Amino acid sequence: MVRYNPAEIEAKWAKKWEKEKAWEVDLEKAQKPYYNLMMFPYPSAEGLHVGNVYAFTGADIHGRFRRMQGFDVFEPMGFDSFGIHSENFALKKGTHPKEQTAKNITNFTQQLKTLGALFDWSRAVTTSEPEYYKWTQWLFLQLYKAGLAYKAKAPVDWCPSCKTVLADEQVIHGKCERCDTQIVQKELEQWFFAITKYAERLLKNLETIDWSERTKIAQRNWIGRSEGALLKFEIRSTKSEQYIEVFTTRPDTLFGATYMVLAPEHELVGKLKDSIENWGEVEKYINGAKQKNELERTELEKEKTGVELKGIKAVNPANKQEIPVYAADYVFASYGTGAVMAVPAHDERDFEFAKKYNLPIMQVICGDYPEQTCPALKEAYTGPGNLVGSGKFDGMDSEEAKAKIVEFAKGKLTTTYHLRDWLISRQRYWGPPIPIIYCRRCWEIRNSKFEIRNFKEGIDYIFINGKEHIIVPVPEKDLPVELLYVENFRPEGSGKSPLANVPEFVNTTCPQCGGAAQRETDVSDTFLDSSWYYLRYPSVGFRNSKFEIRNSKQIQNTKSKTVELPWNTEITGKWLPVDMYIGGQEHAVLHLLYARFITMALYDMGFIAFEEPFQKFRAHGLITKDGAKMSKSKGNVVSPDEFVAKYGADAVRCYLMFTGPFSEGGDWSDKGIVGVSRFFNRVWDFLQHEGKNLQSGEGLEQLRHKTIKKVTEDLEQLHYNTVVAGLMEYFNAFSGNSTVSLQDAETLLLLLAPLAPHLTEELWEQLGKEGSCHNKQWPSYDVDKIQEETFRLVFQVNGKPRDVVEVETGISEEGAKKAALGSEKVQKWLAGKEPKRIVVVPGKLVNIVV
RNA sequence: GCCCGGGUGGUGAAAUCGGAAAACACGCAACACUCAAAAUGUUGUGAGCGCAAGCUCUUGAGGGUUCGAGUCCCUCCCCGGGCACCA
Repeated sequence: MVRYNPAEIEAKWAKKWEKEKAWEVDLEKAQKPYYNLMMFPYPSAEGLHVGNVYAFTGADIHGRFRRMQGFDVFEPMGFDSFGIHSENFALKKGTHPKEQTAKNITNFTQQLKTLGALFDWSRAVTTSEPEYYKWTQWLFLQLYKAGLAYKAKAPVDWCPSCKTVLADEQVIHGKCERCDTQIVQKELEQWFFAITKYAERLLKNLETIDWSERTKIAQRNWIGRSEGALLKFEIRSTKSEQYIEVFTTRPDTLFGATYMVLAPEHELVGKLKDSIENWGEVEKYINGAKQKNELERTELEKEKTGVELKGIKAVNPANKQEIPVYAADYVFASYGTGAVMAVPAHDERDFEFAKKYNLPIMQVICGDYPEQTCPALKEAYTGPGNLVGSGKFDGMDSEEAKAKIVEFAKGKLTTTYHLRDWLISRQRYWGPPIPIIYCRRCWEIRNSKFEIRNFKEGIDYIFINGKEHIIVPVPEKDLPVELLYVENFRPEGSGKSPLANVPEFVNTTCPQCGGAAQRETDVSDTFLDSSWYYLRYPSVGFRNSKFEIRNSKQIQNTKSKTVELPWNTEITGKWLPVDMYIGGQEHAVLHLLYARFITMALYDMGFIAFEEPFQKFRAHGLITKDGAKMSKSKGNVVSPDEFVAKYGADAVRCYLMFTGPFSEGGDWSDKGIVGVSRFFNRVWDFLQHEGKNLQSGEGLEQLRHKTIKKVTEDLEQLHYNTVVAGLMEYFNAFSGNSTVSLQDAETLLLLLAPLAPHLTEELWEQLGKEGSCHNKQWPSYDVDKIQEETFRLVFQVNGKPRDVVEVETGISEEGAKKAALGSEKVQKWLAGKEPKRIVVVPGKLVNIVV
């Protein structure tokens, strides 16, 4: 057995490929552009782990396969190096994120280069570079100018450990996505992106893209569309006339609404203060609710609490009955209208609440109409049925009644979504400063000219220390707003970024009036950095295009006529949208949703010609260690380095792919890799001994064509584990087989090339072949050559296999029957009984039923 | 609670247009090579019974449909993930 030395040959080819820029693709002249994208990593100090290698290898195999199929594959790589993850690490280590990041990137790059992937290093992108984040800031400005960014005071999620606010998507079960700390609610003024304006499109467009179904489902759930109606309830109070508007998905149950509930934060509660007889009690309840964090409030097992607003009554618009009004924290201010009509008979929560506070429960839907036996309900009936106790609607089907009752009660049909606006400001240091300036002088100038009448708070001006300040976007020509090097970047928890302590950053000159002004000191969310990186990659090295603004409706608040874009329009038109995107399922409602939103917004501004960034997306599975998710805290992170050194990158690649279906992931075992390594050594050994003697010829023609078919189809589906198995099976037929031909060996190398690029390249050279095997055409198969002349026909008696014979492929049904009845074993099992029925499955079996 | 996956040998897993379950590997055992070990090679390896030919059982549990079910239907259990007092 001649073993191969992976370290030696991998180094040899890595060097050669780097020198020849083997990955290079001419982005301008490419005939069949194929943008093969994978989620770029954040360069952690620990370096690459096998989970990264798994993801990248799966994506790279796809790219290499497409390339051999004749596509011009562009496979970029970069670093998501800005943001809280990098900063937290630097804090822990006592280093500065700037230096730490540079170090990490160097290390990562070196590791990535050993993997043998087609990464185009000439177009790498690093999100923390001013050259990049200048455009992240630009993106913020475009959204601002399009009316999609606004500053608002709202109850937001605050992580006490990270000392910053977080987006809704970054709160997992009430805990911080990054550090697992329990979040708290704070009322703070923050920047938001109006992603909710795109809720319907984000949902609808899912139909048009080829994505892993589970990723689409996760997005659908997150967007959380629900159809219902808005209904108005008049309030009878002693002092004022008001309405409570509610959102409901069950307007058909309106007659059963026996009380109402307002969220404790609902503005009406305060407005009705003078009419509320028990204000002291109510105020106490509200203050109590405010102090609970979201997790406490949403605790399912928790008993419901609430307080009646005494002196206030609402009128059910259906039956004009006066019903009581409560404030209770099981209703959220942030969803629907922040108020609900309570129908205890047909809603579990309302039922529980009504029981506790002894409120009437009135059944208005009957599941088994007309036999309505309506004893006191033991639990809420939430299913469909026919209406009862609903006046002229009695007997009507509940589905049908929905629209009818909405009309009757003068409400309106509507749709709401769970999706919330994207909170993008962070009170941290390591991110792109939000390119906004606040100017008091501008306000004074405009006020004196009466120009401020139509200004909107949050979009045109904000209050700082109780005084209005105009929001002035930093002019594009002044970008980037550079992140100053600050020694003390530690977040303080004051609700402000550490940049707020740096006067030379904060104090600036207003670009509009030239007066003294202050900068926004928050930075933007990391997910903004990664929401557009795929747009940048292909344009690296090309001149940015200018965009002429014709339609001022799309971009407001701008005086300039042209905008410089962060990309080249021609190149972008040619390469985008992305043909294949491969990444982790964990970003289903984070990165993937944000990226879609940003792309849609840019499309609406006219900057790009497509709405969806990723035509095809496939989620890969997770690599675990001993069944557990790898994490620094558990200390079970596996680095590929040791295994690459010992077995070679090819073996690591191939083993990872072999461990299970790519979409499912698998468990890393230190031992499993030897199987693949042995396989490679046997291939190596075989070609050392037989390589020179191989002759052209049919060889293992049938198996060869079968294997090409299987491997091609499985690669197409990303079923890499069976690709490896298929190749092993094919090669197993080589051993001791003197008929193996040159074509057999060549085909093996070509089919294996995407998985084990170094080994195959070396053996290709040793076979004396011209050029690189990676530039060769992908092998094709001939269906005729796969046809078997004979096959194994199974005979069953009563469904149990009893015999098998080799018969000619074209055998007739009659012939098959005859053969079956002619079998001794079959006869033995028939034991003289007359067959009742004979089932013939052509090409498979004959089943004799007695 | 709802929505997705998934449950197959000692292990990772194949096989889902219903047609010999366990391909391909790992591990294990025996043998060969070796002074020995490692490496490598050969053979065997789902369970049970049997000297053997062979037979029976077997894809989380239980029912069903079918000539025939890992695959389809129903009920339930377990594991992983997502959502969750969303009106």
